Amino acid sequence: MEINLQKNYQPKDFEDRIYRAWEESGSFHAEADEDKKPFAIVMPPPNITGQLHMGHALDQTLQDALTRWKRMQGYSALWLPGTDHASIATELKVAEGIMASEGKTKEEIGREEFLKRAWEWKKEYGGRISRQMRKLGDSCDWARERFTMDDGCNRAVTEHFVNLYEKGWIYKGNRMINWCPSCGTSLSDIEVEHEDKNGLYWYFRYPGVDGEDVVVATSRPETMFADVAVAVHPKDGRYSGVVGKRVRIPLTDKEIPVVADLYPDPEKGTGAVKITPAHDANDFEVGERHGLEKPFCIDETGRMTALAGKYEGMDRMECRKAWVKELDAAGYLVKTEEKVIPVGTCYRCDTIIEPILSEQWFVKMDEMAKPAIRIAKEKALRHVPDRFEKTYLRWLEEIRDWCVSRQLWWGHRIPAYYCPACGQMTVSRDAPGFCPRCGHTGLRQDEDVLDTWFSSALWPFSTLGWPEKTKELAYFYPTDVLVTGYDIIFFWVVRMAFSGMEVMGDTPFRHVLVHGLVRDAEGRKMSKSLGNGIDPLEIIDGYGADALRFMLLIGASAGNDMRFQTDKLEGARNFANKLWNASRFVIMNLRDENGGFLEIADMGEEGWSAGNPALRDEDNWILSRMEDAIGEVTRHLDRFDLSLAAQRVFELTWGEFCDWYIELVKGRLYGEDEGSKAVARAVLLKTLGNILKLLHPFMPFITEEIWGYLPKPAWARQRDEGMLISASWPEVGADPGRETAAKRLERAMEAIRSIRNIRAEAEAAPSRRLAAAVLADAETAEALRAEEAHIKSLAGLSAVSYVEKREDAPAEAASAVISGAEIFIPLDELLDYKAEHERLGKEKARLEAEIARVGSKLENQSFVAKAPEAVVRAERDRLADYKEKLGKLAARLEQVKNKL
RNA sequence: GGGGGCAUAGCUCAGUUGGUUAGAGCGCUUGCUCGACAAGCAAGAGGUCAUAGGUUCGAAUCCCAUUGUCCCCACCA
Repeated sequence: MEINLQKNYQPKDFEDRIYRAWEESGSFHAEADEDKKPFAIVMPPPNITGQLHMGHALDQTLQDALTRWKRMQGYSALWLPGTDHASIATELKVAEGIMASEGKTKEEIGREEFLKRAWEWKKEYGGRISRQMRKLGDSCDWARERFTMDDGCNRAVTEHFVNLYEKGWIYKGNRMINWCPSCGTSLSDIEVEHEDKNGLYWYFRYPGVDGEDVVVATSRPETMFADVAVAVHPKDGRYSGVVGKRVRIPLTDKEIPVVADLYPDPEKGTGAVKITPAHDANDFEVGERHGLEKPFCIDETGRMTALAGKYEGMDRMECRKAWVKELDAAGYLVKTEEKVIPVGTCYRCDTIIEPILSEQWFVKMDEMAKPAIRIAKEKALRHVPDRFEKTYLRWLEEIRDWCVSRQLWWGHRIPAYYCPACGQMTVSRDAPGFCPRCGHTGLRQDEDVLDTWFSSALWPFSTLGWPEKTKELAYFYPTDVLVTGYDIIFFWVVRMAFSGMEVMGDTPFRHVLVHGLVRDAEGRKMSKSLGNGIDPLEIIDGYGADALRFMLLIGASAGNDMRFQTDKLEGARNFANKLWNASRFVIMNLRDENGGFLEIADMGEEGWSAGNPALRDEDNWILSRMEDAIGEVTRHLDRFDLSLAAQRVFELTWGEFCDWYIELVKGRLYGEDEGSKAVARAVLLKTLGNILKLLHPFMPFITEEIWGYLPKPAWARQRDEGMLISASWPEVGADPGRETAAKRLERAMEAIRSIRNIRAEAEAAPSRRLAAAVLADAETAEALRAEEAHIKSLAGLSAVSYVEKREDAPAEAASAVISGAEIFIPLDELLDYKAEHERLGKEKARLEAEIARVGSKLENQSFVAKAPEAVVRAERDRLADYKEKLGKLAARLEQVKNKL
């Protein structure tokens, strides 16, 4: 193999190539394999009209990391991708496109033609987002890619709809719904966003017909034409005289009754409320109670109806202005008041929603919500973090019937058919050829389509084959984890939960991993209107997919928002570069000049145990760090703490492997002892191999690329001989036998750090080799002697000597105290006793403070009695260590003082 | 009107079931062309963990209150 590793991490050199290799190898594909345990994630399907944004990047990176990890653990790991038809969003986009190119409205084009265009649109753009996912490195099973309007999903939707209808849980009814005049469709309650706007209250006098005038307040004067009553509270004394009398709608000849109802709050406004049943949910109920008419004055396009007389056809907001002006001129406007008014707006187009009375399809929710509540309470469905369970439950507990019909064309058409002759409605899986009641043919299908979320609610099982009884469904359902943002819990998670329970009788997923939003550097939400969005593809282009992924993973703690900052990204990129170069170092040291492999010790099964005498202290140390990291990373992943897992590998890679092990092992690699070199190579390879494995779920490209350059050692398991994506997840536990060796090395590290510190403080010329004298107890002396070569090379010493007594140590020297030893460095003319005195004094003060703290703790009898033994012992050891250090420090300080 | 999050180093944030000398990255200071890496190496400065109580042998961590801040839900004219 040609080895020509670039000096720097250059992701463009390999990302596309690696992805192709994965895809061609079939590694992404998961079967219902009875020899393996199943693991499944269904991907929240992005909109076909959409583009990959940072939210997707985070969402998908989390899913991909989990999938890759489980795949390596030997599960049949399925990550099922797909896209959503996004009824409203797509319809708006397609209509916009047609208008832009042909200047026609969708009505002018007609339903058939419009749908043809929409499918063309889907064909053109539907693939875009999946191409973008490949750039991110998503290891999803493309062979199982689905679309919410493909044949299988269509069948699932129809089947489910008909089942619910037959059960009586879907009904058609004339009720108050949210209407978006701009989109021209009804919306469900959660598709309405609530915001407070500064607005006006107008107080109007309704002249009495057979009694007194009544003043009412309203924020929507244009609805006045559809008033059918004025309501007052029965106990409101101010109005006791007018109840039962009539008033007239100003400037009209319409007379309406004053009714007594519990709805009006005497504290608010004037205590009298105008009642407009067709345009307000509360008023609707008042109207029902009093058997009132429900006339409309605003139509579905937001214009005034004939009821508004000369304002007919005028936009509702225009009418409001003109009507108020007219009323004012006529003396009916009593006063106006500035007030904050809560208004509902459309989540897609931001238009103010009109509550109107309309005949729509509804799903009855009370019974269906119950099992969904139960699974959360019984923990068959767990939220991570668990606080989101509250959000989930509260919504289900307050759930109201779900308006599922939309006056749109792009979507699943409601399977209800009407007889043109007798009007009979038939709900059926297939279009009936004739009316079951009168036998007439030519039945017309309902014009409306279903809410997008009706089909996505079925996603966890429709994608696995339902309503067919497929082996995939039996094997992968319930899925393991659903990954999504907290903003989607109401829209989607809840609906999948109750639908899953209704259809499958089991939770659709055992865990919901909830993440937050990716915000911009200032903490603002990324949005089109602010123009502060960051395109993941540009970032991948500039920094690499792995850098982006790692940055997202390490920066996102579960459920919390994160900020997207360039310096974080650079940090992740730098980490990739660090890994790249450490790997380059390893590879360079594994190969000879001809590109062949040098001898790597065959450690076999037993060779890795601490008992193998061929292993040096630094080998045991890095192996123990590696074993610790394997345990911790796995534990964090088990708990869905991806961020902590990533941090631990980061530390292993950079802080332990690069900063220490590579430096410690260089002496051996450049030395003459071939046997020792072969062992060093083995440890390098073993450790790097495991680092790549631990890192692969987070940074799949670079780890796979490096993996390809590594020789497959004799100890490799069969699975590890192919690509990293399907290699085995490391499982080694800690080897307690390494402790002694690791302790010796750590003692040496402490010495190295102290000496480096002295050097830096004294500004000793770095190139200058220094001699050190050590005054140590027997055990420490042994440890330091064993590690002397490392201490010399890493701390830049020419010689280390050992002395028995303080008096034998060089007098003219800087010194440092470590556990069990004192180190003296003669610095000649560079020695500054004043600085030395200050440095040691500071250290002494710190130790004294610690001794006081630990001492008082140990003097506390209840601490000693009640705290766990291990904690007490640790404190005692610490105290002894501090006291020993303090003793030396005090003695040394005395010496230094005399030099001043 | 309900519900929830957050408050830890100059900045952005970790801190897993209460026991560390409270951490990281960036920034800052100082010194480094030592045969993987200046996208780097080494040394260092920097925090009374928002405030006030409580529980406990022991609190950044658990409880209560307060302040600030952000978000979600809600049919109030």
